[in-house]
Amino acid sequence: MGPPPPRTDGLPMNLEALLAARLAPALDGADPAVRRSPHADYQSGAALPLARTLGRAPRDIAADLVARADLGGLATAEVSGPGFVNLTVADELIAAVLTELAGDARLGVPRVEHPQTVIVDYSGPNAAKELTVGHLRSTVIGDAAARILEWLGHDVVRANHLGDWGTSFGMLIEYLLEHPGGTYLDARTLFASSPEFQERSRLRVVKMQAGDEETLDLWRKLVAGTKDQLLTAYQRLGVTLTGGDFAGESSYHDQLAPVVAELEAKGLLTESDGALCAWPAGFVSREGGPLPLIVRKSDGGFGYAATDLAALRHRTLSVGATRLLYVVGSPQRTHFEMVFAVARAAGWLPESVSAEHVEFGSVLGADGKMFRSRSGDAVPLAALLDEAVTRAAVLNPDPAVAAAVGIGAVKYADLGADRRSGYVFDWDRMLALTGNTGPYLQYAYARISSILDKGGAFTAGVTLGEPAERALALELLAFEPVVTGVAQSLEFHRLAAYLYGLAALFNTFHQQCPVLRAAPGVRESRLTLCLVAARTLRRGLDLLGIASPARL
RNA sequence: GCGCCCGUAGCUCAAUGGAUAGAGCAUCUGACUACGGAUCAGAAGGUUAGGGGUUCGAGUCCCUUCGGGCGCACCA
Repeated sequence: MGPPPPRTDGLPMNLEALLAARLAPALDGADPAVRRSPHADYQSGAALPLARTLGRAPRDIAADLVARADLGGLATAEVSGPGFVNLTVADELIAAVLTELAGDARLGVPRVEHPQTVIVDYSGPNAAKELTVGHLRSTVIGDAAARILEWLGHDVVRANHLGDWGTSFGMLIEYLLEHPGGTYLDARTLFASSPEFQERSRLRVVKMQAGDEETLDLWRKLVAGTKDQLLTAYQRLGVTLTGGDFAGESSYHDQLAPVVAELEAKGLLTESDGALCAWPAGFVSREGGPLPLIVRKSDGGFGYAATDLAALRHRTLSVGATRLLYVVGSPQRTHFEMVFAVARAAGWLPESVSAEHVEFGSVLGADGKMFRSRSGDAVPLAALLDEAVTRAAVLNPDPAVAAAVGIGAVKYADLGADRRSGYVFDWDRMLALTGNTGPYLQYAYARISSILDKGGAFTAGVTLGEPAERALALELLAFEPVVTGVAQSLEFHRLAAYLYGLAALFNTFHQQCPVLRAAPGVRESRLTLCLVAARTLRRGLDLLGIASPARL
């Protein structure tokens, strides 16, 4: 037995917060700026920004900080470089916190004290069309957002803003009435070539929205069928959207007129070319004049701006949401900026509520352009997943494993890079067994699982000897700030990068430190490291919506 | 035309205004017949598109040139 473990005083089980708390009293309120560092375990960059305000040399300030801070034996500190304070954490502290972590089902990540009601608007396919690769990103990113916020204890409302009320739907219904058994693609082809059909489709939308029974009958059947198909696809994708999460455009239909009336009463609307428009400041049209947000079209119909405003108003005023997330592609940036601006002006979006456009770039083909099939059409998501599973089956023919690996690879590729940039869809890279990929992480998890199975029961407890043990332990303690940060920024690639780094450190540890055949004591300690590593990988992948099979 | 985003190693990508710009792939060297080798260790690879500026400090902020993507009134 080593010395008694240092007290962590009930502080969060992450060293960043612990060290910051210890440095803070010596900083008179300045940010301790504790970060991981390539030059030490952690660093404090507090002295550098203080140099100007205090008019002293940064290294002097840093030296002062080292002298004044009471680190209580938790870490040693020394001035380094231009004025950083390098912090080296005591092995006993790392061991103690990790042991504590092994007994904590939440891996040191507490539930938030003040849960928010967060609405995550994602997936939002058009009910008249098939789910395609174009919906992949919104669905996968939005689901990750819902998962991580929910796990942190927020009240998450998933909103699947189904396109079930617009032009394309009128087009499909009209076509089916004229050509029973026809397809959406046929309808679109005719729509593109026939002005007469376009007009009939437009009238069909009017009939539908006016409550025509024949039209609504068909509409209900179509939407019900589509919902079934979507739920099947979501289930296969491992997406948590359920039937209760559908909040299609049609559900806001009766709110559109009141929304427009309210905007008008507030003096926010002006008629222009027959359309009712809001004119939020700062938006410029092609001609250089102000750019309108059209809430009612010149033909009296409502566009998607009206629907978005109605949904937003409902979400803040009726549901009481305090954070609104719209997981929609980057091209709609201006649209959401305008909608948010108008909603603020209308009083539907108070300062206490945040509205965020969680934007993302496109999935690209090898040619760098929008990912499409050889024939130039959008790739159906089902076909994409089929291919993913088929390719993964080469690695392991077990259907459940192939599904987990193939679909996991697709999702990880989507979440592993900064969502704002597009990425090139590349089977070989996403299914690669090495590098920052889903299969690499799943393999690491399966290896650990195997060791834990063979290890049998043991009493958790950690003592650190080898550098690889220490490096792994230190990384395991950094889970909490990563999760907390990602819940705010929704930059899932940071969680992915953390998990990849963790898996790599585990593999190094695994290579250098025998577990099962280690001496008694050391064996239990290493099994504890394996246990926490396995749970962290599994939880992290789960937050991304990726399965972690125990065997591959 | 106006606006937004982007340009980092051969390729794909990282880097809250902070130290010597980091990974993976590919290339080259190695690893006790391996608790799962789908692994690990190491080498090599850079004028961060070009040019100015702000700052103690710039891949990051500002200006500008070039190159690419997207958006800009009744589709959603």
